[in-house]
Amino acid sequence: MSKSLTKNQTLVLDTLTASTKPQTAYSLLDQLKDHGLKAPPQIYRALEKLLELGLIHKLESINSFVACQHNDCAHQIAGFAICDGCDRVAEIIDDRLELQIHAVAKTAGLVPKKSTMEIHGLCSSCEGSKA
Amino acid sequence: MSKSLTKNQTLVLDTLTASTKPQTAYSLLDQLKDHGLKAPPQIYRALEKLLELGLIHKLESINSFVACQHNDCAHQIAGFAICDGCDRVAEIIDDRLELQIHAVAKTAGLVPKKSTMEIHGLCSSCEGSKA
DNA sequence: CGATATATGTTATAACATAACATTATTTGT
DNA sequence: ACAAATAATGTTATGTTATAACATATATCG
Repeated sequence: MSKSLTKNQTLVLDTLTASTKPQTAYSLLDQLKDHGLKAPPQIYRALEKLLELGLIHKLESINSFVACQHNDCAHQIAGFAICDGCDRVAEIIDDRLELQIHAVAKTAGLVPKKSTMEIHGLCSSCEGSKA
Repeated sequence: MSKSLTKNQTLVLDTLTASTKPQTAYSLLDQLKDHGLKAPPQIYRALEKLLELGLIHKLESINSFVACQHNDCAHQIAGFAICDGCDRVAEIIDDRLELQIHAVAKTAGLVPKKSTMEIHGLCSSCEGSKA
């Protein structure tokens, strides 16, 4: 049986899952004030655990978090396509991406443990509506 | 003739170039106190310009900056192999990486503008000396 | 030279993240 | 069931990263 989440972890995960956009730790805190959460460590600790479990991802380039769009990403390598117009994020799983990361790591003589790939740009909708 | 750098930009770039490790904005500020730099904006503005010129890169996952290890990376796409043991960073330029990024962006319907790929792990030296 | 754009210096503050410690809840072994 | 160990929580304070806003100075270009 899979480990169940605690109250704070559930609150944070549910908020991220319900959101179409990445959220910062402090925006999560604001949204969860009504549920009794009062201080940053309560959020950061839940985020840390959810990251360990592979249920969410951190987008390093925007200090924000998103729910995993797949089942159990714990050990998969994902790429993120981030629209700077509307803030929507697509999580891309692609075998070749994983191969590419290992190739780059090998070139550098590095044993890879964790990686991030974040692509910023404009989605087709936002690209179309540029002044 | 290429645009020449200002005093603050030169100080920051030279410090980064001389360092074997990534530096944070505040560590740069500490090192440049002796040269008259006193406040964060002076560092951040120089960093911003150097990023525009492709002379340095920001490592988003560790909020740090490194000098570009190639000539004029302004429009190239690089991957970074970061050793969590000794903090050394290798900048990898690889045609396939650029192709991969475009492939991932295309899957998401995104017109890519800027991307980061950062791989954390242990270099062969640090991997060898694990307890 | 005078106008425009760029860079600088400075103060203050915003935004992101963790240290440290006390307490409570859950799990585990016997 | 009980005590010990582990994990989660609540709370206060502080550390770290980054930018806003405004005044001044320097460079660029007609």
